[in-house]
Amino acid sequence: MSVSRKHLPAEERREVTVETVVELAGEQNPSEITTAAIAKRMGLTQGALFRHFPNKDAILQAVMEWVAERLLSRIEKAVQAKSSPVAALESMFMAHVGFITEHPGIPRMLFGELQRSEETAPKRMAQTLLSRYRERLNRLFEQGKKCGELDRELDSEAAATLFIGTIQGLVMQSLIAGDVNHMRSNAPKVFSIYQRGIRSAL
Amino acid sequence: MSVSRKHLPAEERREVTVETVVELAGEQNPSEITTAAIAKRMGLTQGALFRHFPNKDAILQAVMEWVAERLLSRIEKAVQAKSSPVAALESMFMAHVGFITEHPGIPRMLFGELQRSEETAPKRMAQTLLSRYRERLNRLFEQGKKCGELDRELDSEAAATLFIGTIQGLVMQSLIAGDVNHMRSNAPKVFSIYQRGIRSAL
DNA sequence: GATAAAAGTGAGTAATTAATTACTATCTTT
DNA sequence: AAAGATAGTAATTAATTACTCACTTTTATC
Repeated sequence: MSVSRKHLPAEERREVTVETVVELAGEQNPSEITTAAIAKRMGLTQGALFRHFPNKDAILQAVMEWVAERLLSRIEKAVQAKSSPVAALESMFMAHVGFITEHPGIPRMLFGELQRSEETAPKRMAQTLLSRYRERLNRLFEQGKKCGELDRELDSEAAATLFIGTIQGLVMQSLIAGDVNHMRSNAPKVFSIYQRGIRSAL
Repeated sequence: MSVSRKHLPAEERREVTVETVVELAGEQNPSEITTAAIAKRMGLTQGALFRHFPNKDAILQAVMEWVAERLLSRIEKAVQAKSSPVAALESMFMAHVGFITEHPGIPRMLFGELQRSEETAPKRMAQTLLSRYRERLNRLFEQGKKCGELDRELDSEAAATLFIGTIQGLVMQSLIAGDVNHMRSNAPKVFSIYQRGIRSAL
């Protein structure tokens, strides 16, 4: 068990830190995650964290980078090998939902960062992630319109907002139910309504 | 100017406090609103707040009650006098968006409260609000199905989740843009996609 | 196996926070 | 105008927070 060793090389320690924060965010209000709580979960003293990160925001930024990398590569994989744009959208949707089910703290952290009034590094990272996400969606919408699968009159921006909101709605619902798995079973039903809204009328 | 008087009767002072918190939540991260900041904005000392509220959570609870009352009565008014269920849904949607545009801090506070791990009074209040909101939606969905305006196969729960998520998506978008008015102009476009998703195929 | 670099410890610090309290100012009622 | 009630002040408190640093332990290199 290399993870529970006391002394870890800096790179590994940073990796473990990020994973710990993601884990904690799934259990409690992200804005209440203290450096002490992170250290405790890692079996480390609080001061040790600051050997590897200059400050707390740097930790959060690393988390957002971790999220961006993983989420984007995951949806990219989901989209590939799907010939039809609508099938790709559905696959992307389910991949996103799957990702969130595994890491329920992530949408909370993202939303929390976006809310901050100061222009922090993690906030910018969150904005970038969402902008790249929307870009990917837009590509699929345009493809779908071209091949006639999607309504030609569809407003891509609105469709992207709705796509993301759909997931956000599921998150909110699971937050109320206090049950993450609730999301998995409801996702297909919600997506089917969404898909009906953007498809071309045949 | 009765509001800026120094001494206010308790009831009025509580009212002003709630409005001040709603105002502040529109300008900064709700979780960073301190009792000192509230008092300062009111032209009051921090300690004075605790003459009218036993603790900070009581303030937040009062805010959530204020929100529940206003929002629910507003959507009720919007729904009434609309004969068609779909027209009522649209009116409800726009009323909600209008409410949020006037008080952009509210969806942030709501989401923030829902995230808290402890079962606090304001959190319960937020849950109740959402549950009543969904109930109202469900009534409209059932009406719509009966009169044939909505798809008979429509999953009401999923449709409610999507309705709320649609608004949440708009909020998120306006959070990124840093511009609340952006929401008003995009709302109809987003709703039109939603509506297409739930309508019966004619 | 000595040694230097890296990683972790533990006891601090200063700043911020919600809440308390002894006192004062202002209203209301008679 | 006196007196009781209500509302606000200003200073203080205990707890919590991110962050620092002198020192110790572990790991890697020769």
